[in-house]
Amino acid sequence: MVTLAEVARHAGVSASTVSYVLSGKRSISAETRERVERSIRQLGYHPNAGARALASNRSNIIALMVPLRTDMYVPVMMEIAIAVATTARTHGYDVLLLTGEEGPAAVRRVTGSGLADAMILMDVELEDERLPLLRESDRPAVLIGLPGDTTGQTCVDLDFTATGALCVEHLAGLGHREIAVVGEAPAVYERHTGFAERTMDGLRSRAAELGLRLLHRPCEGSFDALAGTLARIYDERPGTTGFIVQNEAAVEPLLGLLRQLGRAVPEDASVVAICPDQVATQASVRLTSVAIPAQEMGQRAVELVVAKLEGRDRDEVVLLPPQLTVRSSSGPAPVRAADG
Amino acid sequence: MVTLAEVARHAGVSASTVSYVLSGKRSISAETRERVERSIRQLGYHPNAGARALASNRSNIIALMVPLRTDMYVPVMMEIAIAVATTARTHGYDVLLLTGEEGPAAVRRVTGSGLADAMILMDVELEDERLPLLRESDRPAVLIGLPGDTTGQTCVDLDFTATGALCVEHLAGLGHREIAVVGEAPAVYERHTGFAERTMDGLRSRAAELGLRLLHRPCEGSFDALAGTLARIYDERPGTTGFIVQNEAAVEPLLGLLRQLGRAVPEDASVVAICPDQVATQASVRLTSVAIPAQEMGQRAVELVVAKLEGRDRDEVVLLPPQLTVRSSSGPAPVRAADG
DNA sequence: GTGAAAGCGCTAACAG
DNA sequence: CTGTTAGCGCTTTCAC
Repeated sequence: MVTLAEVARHAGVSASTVSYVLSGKRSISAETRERVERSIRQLGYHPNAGARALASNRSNIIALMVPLRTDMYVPVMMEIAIAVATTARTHGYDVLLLTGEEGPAAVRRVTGSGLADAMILMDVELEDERLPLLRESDRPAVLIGLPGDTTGQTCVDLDFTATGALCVEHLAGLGHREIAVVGEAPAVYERHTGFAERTMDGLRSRAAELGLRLLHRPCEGSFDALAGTLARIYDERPGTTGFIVQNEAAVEPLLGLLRQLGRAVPEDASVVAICPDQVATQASVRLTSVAIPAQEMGQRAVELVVAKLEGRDRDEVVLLPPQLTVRSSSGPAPVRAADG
Repeated sequence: MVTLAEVARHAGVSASTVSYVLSGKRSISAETRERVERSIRQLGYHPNAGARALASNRSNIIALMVPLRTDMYVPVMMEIAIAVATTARTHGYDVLLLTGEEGPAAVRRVTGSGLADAMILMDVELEDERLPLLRESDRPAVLIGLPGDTTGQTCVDLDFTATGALCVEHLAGLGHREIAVVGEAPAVYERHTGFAERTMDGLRSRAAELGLRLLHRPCEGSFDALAGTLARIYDERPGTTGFIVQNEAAVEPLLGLLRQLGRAVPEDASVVAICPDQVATQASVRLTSVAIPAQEMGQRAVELVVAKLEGRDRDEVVLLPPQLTVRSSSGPAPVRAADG
């Protein structure tokens, strides 16, 4: 293994000079720098991560804690994770992957050991057990998702309240008066997941403002479950013409069932989805949708955490504004017989 | 920050004793051990990862390199990654998440710096650029997927050849004579992805042995693309009664289209999928399928890599035997008019 | 602009 | 069964 000392000897300089060439923390004459860099290349030197961490008290590692649960849409988690990893690299950090398995204790282990300089937590719950531990550790952290109490916490998330409102506005603008919301699995609401509730808040308050009727039905992602849910929706509210779906797994079953029922999209029924663009564009009908900006969330999380690591203070809640893209699944509400 | 020295002082023992209590590498009297453990707890001591790595020359980190590409089915990648992370923890290792972004250079960086003790590579290609770098690094590695040349390499993968054969056997056993294979996106075959080709090998050779006609059509996962593909299949081979799908995104579109065409599953057409169980059970028809054992692959990869790290030598190719689960999408071939 | 040298916190001989 | 001690390879004062 090549050490810094060997590089120094080879280049005819001192160890500290090599170190400073590497870190750029003090000025080096062009000539010296060049000699050192050549030696580094010739010897194939790689600074030892452990030694560096010990001496500098920084590991250059950011821990990313992903949920163990699997009832959330997995590709989004993955996309965030990948975005975190690649963005972190551009800032000189590597990413340590922690699963929920170990529980809150992982927070203590990782920060206590100095394994990671900072943490990013995904899938934050309203009363997240990890947050108290985070507070007592001195390491910076960023949450993806919003806890109930955000004081002293830095968070990134899509503005789900605005997202809900936006969906309702779009359908209202097209003349729809009765809207059904096909939601996440019941378990998601039962554990009071923040994003789901915030979406409902946005949905409900804008619907109230605009005088629309809104029916919310949580739903498992299976075809059968959705068949039941849809039947009940049409049973309770036969006049339903607009659907808002917040459940990736339910998208295709919903479209298939509407087809089976002879309801043409968007002529008889409009569908607006809250889902990643990929899902919206690959569905059997290209879906009008509000995108889940997974990449941007991962990227912003890293940028916030790096800012904190570099002392640029930042305790803020970043809510990304929703963007609705009109595609082929939404159109004017059908004219009702009773109308006029 | 609490150090080992402070723990030693607090417990009235030497530093090495504390170290050995932690590592268990030499016997300690019950009384001493207890005293030390109490001090550790009282002081809230966590061994410093950097110092440990430096002194022991082992970071207790396994690097996991996931592909950047996104045309593979993401949930499987995620499931493998999670399985790797949780299994690694049970062996005392953490997992560093590397993306393909950085390219093969990441291998050098991570092994060269001693950041990771070993690597696990996902989505290995037939001529993978990372393999030569792996060979010259002294660190153990395990591949998930098979490269063209496996000599001196430890690999884990589903036995896709056997998987292909198994699918054909199942349909043949039900009396199907003309089978269409709905494959991955064309790009997957164009870059000669190992698993896709091995599946085709198994499919073709068993079909030949059993005297079945086999038609292979690569296909993008979109509804429209599949509509075209399916039309062509029925055009070329009107007698097709069996489908084998190896493309998660194509599953639901295929089922929807068959429905639209008035072909009942499994009465008129049988469908066998090669996909994760979750996809098979959540589809609009519960699919007869060969499972992709994502968890087991991740787990086995970790076990192999840990075995190597502990000196238990193991250069082997582990091919997991496929398992076909019969569900509601496959049945006896319809009786043909021309038959008998 | 460069060097010398003191640790960072831990492990693992070596000694008893 | 326990203690002493010499590093591990790097960063960072301090000194020039």
